[in-house]
Amino acid sequence: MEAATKEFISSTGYGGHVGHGRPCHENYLKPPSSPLQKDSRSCSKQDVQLQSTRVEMGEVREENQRLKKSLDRIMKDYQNLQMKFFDIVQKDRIKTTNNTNNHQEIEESDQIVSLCLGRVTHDTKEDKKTVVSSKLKEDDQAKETSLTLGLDRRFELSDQSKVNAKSFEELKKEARETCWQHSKVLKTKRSGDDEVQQQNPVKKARVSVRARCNTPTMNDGCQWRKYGQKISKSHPCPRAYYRCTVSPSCPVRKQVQRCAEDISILITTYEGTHNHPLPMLATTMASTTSAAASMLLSESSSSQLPAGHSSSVTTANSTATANLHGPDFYKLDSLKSKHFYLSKSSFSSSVPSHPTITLDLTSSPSSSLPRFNIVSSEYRPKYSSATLNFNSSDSNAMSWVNGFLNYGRQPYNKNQIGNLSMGRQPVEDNYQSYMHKKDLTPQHSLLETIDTATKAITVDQRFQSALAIALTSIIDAGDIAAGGAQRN
DNA sequence: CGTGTTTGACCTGCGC
DNA sequence: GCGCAGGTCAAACACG
Repeated sequence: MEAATKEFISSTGYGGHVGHGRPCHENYLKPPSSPLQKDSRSCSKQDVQLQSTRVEMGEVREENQRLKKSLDRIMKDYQNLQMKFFDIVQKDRIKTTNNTNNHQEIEESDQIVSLCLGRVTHDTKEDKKTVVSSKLKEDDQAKETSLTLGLDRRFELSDQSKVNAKSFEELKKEARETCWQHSKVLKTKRSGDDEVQQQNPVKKARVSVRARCNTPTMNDGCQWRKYGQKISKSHPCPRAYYRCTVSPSCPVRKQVQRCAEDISILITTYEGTHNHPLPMLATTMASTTSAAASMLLSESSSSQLPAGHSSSVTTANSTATANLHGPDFYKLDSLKSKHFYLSKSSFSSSVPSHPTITLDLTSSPSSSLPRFNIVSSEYRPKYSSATLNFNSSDSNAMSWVNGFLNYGRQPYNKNQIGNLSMGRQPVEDNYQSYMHKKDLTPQHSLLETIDTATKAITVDQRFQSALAIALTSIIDAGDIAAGGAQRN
């Protein structure tokens, strides 16, 4: 059957590129011309039906292949992002400890927010004390583990921290003190799940997503159950609390609240790590938020700003000329009418108990330029508060969008920064450049390193791939799934 | 009847 | 110690 279908597809010129090329239906619809075919005219109707069915099967098969390729790309994106994150963290730690004798900074360099980029191993015993090199090995092992969404904050014992055992002990003490409310949750009726407790021994980092959404919640691919709602005096809009219902023991929660300044902006904050496989939509979302968090938190772990202060860095044109290739960008047509602008995170300040990364996908009423913004907002002095502004500006703005939208339709433009191929070297060069620039003094390095980090991210097609998929998911699905998401 | 939402009560942490 | 705010629980309710 399959061979027959292949033969038919080949004979009709219908092989490959289903959905891209124009199928040659005319061929098999033509009346038979040979004498033998005339003899079998009585069966022509059945033949046509059979052939039509075979064509449909071929289409389905092609579609399946495309989906498989798309999935492979996403998984490669995830793995590359995770590899880069660990590379950056490792190098950053070394340089930080080399550049400073400050005890606190050494402590901070050891405190790493470990990002579960859509996957996590279930070997929770190794979570707390692992070195980066061993984590790289775990990456390979993680290929056979389940998908998760969220951030894990893990404390790792580096060589430097081994030397400075005192700081590490203080670190662990702080970890116990900042143990987030899972411990409280675990005291309740969900507390029977020891596995959850072991998996989440410390306070979770949060990833907050700001997006314009006219629906009560964004459809992020997960199933959520609302378990509470609060109205605070300082905020006119109520805050809704959701927990993941995909798995009964899943500790992941999210908070949904409208922005005080603009109620059309929906702020969704995720915390925790899924302990179950995720739908593709949620996986891409996890990749995006985690990638953003990884860059920013690796920055904040080595740089400091006073609490409550934030800085904004704009990298003009860095995105405009970046190569923005990634899978499924054809879906981003909806972005043509969307813009992205920088806005101050308001929700993060209302939930100040956790280090929070804000992915700002909102659009500025005062600017028509598309921007990607990632806002890191943390409350503690040891976490810097900074803004990464993925800003395309000036005349390059629309070319930036076009570069986004035309992925898969246009050949690689060599004039663009970055690379289309999956070869590592150009991207590695960007990161090497980024790491070079990170070799700065702590006093002035924050803005500049964030700037360079922004550039590093913006030229990294894998990060953009994940970002684009998540954006598409949010924008497309959010409008559709108002009732469904609310019912979740 | 099962599932999800609503909403007041309750718990906990933190600042004064 | 007290008050406030964030977060959660759980009974009542709504809906398909």
